[in-house]
Amino acid sequence: MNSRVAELLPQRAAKIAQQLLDIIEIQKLEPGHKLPPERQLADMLEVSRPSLREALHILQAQGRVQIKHGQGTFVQEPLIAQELRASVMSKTHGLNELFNAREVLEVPASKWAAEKATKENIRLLRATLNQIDTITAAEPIDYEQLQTLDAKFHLTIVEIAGNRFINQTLNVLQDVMKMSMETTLRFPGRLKISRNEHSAILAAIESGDGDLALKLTLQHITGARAVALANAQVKNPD
Amino acid sequence: MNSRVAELLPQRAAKIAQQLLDIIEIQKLEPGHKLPPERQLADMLEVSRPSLREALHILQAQGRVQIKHGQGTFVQEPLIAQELRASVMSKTHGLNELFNAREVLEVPASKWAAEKATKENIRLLRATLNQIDTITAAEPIDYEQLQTLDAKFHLTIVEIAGNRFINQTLNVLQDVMKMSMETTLRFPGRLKISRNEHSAILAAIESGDGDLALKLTLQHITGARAVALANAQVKNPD
DNA sequence: TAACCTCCAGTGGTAAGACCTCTTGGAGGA
DNA sequence: TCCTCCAAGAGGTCTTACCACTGGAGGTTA
Repeated sequence: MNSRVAELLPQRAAKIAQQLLDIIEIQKLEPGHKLPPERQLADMLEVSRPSLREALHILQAQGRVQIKHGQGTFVQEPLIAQELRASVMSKTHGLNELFNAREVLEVPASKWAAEKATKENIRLLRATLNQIDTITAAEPIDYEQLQTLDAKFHLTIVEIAGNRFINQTLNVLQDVMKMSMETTLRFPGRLKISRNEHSAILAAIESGDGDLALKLTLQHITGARAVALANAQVKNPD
Repeated sequence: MNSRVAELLPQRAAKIAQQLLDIIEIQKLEPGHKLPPERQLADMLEVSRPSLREALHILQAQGRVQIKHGQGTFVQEPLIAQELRASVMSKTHGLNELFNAREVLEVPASKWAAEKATKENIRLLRATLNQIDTITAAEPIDYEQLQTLDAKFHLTIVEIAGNRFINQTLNVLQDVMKMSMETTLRFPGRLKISRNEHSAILAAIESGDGDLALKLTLQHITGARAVALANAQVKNPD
């Protein structure tokens, strides 16, 4: 439980939740294991049942336990951290919302970048693509680093565009997307397509062709959106 | 709040949390606004205080409220907007940058709004225009209030568009513009033109004509930009 | 008169106990 | 053997009481 989240949680319950996690870890309780009843746990830990219950709700929100009415509380296999973050974020922003925002901001910015990029800007963009290639050639692929570099490529374009407000907005948006979804580069074939599209965007910017940069950026984001949405449906088939 | 997340949160508290969010939204409670005391909120919503408290804890974990022991519970700006605001406020921005950002965000949003506006949305927009007319007819004109209502009109359109990220971004952008420049409505003839353009935009949205709404919004912002820039040159003749 | 201290009211924080709802298993009857 | 009913156990919610924190008002002292 990291310190920022802990600040946002009720102190008493957060402390009890940690105690419960310690018990699960020390006793090596497997997923599926049924914890003692709430009343008994509250006695054991010498806390009130409402406080114990709130701690269990925190653990449930973290995917560490599953509470079943009439049955009991069961240890659960921890969700992947990213899945958990995605489920928390999705209540505030849907993927389509984020991609729509990305589109309206990044597509015009790529046009402006094409109109004003310097040799130094192009060199920087190319260096970032080379870094992406280096990471891609490694085995196993460090997808987190890849996601960071991918964002860096796009944010560098936006920086070249020269609109500070949009730049700041897209920095925040990339953070939100990073929290909301796994990088689409994980999915079969996406890495190669993305690389080709990045190169084409860079070439358009280098040649000062704003309309082409715009079109290619839109195409790139549309592709990423399709993959992200397809993946989201696989994970949550309703 | 999608179904997967709902499973991770206690049902009762999650429902109450949503009710609280609805209240915050419907009453347009600003960040910093102090909510009624827990006991009063519990009475209002006809729930027990422990359930109400747990709902508030959920909202606090989401960053939507801040609970201060001994003081009360305060509405908080969504974390994304906080982050964006902090980032944006650390720099100054040129008028062209701000208007460019406004254009890329508001113009597509007006199209989306036209595609999904309800009768209630139209009623709200019309009410805002009526308020603008009331303020305009008074002597002397309260330009500060006029600026607020003008922003409200535009932000309501963006809200109808339904993209929360863009909505939060434009809320921050309007604040920045308010700090950066006087309302263009002060300038001779601008008030009448603006009013006509607002009415036309509302009519386009009401008739569901996204392309027209888009075109009129762009025209409106372009006009405001021209006035703002002309005024800036008068003020700063560099 | 200004600064400091104490007390009180309002607000959130926690607990105990009661009651409600759901689930499961066992007993009894057909 | 199958079905129904009931009781026990488990989670879910509420009511009431008490504790801890904060800020403001009033009183006292220098």
